[in-house]
Amino acid sequence: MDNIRKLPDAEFDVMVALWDCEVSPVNTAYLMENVGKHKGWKAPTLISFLSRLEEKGFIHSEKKGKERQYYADAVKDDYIKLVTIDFIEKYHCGSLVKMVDMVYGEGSETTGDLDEMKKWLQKLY
Amino acid sequence: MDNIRKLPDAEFDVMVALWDCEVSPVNTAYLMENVGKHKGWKAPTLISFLSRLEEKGFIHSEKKGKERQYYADAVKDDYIKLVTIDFIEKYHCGSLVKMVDMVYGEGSETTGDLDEMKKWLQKLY
DNA sequence: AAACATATTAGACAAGTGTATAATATAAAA
DNA sequence: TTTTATATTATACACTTGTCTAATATGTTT
Repeated sequence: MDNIRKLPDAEFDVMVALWDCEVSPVNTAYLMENVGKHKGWKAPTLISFLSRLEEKGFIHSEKKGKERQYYADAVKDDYIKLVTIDFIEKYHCGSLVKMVDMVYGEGSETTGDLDEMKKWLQKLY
Repeated sequence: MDNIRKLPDAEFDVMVALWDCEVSPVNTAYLMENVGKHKGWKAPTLISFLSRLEEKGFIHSEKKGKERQYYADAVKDDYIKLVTIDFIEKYHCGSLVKMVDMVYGEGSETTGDLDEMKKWLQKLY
């Protein structure tokens, strides 16, 4: 459980659905409504991802009647933070500034976010 | 060439080696020195990645004698920028601020980078 | 209890990724 | 021109990921 693997896209999508619902546990029907349908998955496809997530230790489940209930174990922010730090390391030599500079520096149209960023920094100091 | 796929790790590592060397073209021997050896690859492994990169349109090559010379076609900054924007979209709702906040906000030890960030912002405005 | 509806499981399969062995070219040496 | 080195090619194979069909289990209606 120490080595938090990076999840493949589909499994991540399922996690997000699990993380973002207020209730817990949830059943397959709920998850079908919230991701499966959206993605065009058949039920077994969803369940397949859920099984893999369970094997990887991201969730656990309990059988209740003929249904199964799922509980998220991994913590969203922890996961995202990890993935983000890895990303910055891999693509921007671990430097946040390098990254921001590349995406929002000079000839970028997307300057809107920078005002917010400034505010954010000022609040912090 | 319109749909710039995200490269798998190993292929990305090869691209980095190609991008970061001043010379062009380079041969397999050079790349073995600079990534292959480091990663513990056998030559055919490296060449395999190179072939796949060529198929994907990231590089091209020419046979010269019994060797092959490789040229990077994709542009590093373009690629990284794309990947980065995708990343922020996927993990931080497209918001740079959200991302920075998650990684460097509040209870984070890693505040060093933020001074730099501030400087960077001031230079920009 | 039989029949029905439906959720889950088991298993399968193609494509992508990491990696290598054996076979084949081809330049250089003898 | 044979032999020798060595780079490249052709394959191959195991694992992961996305996805599903067919089989099975279980609750609900008759």
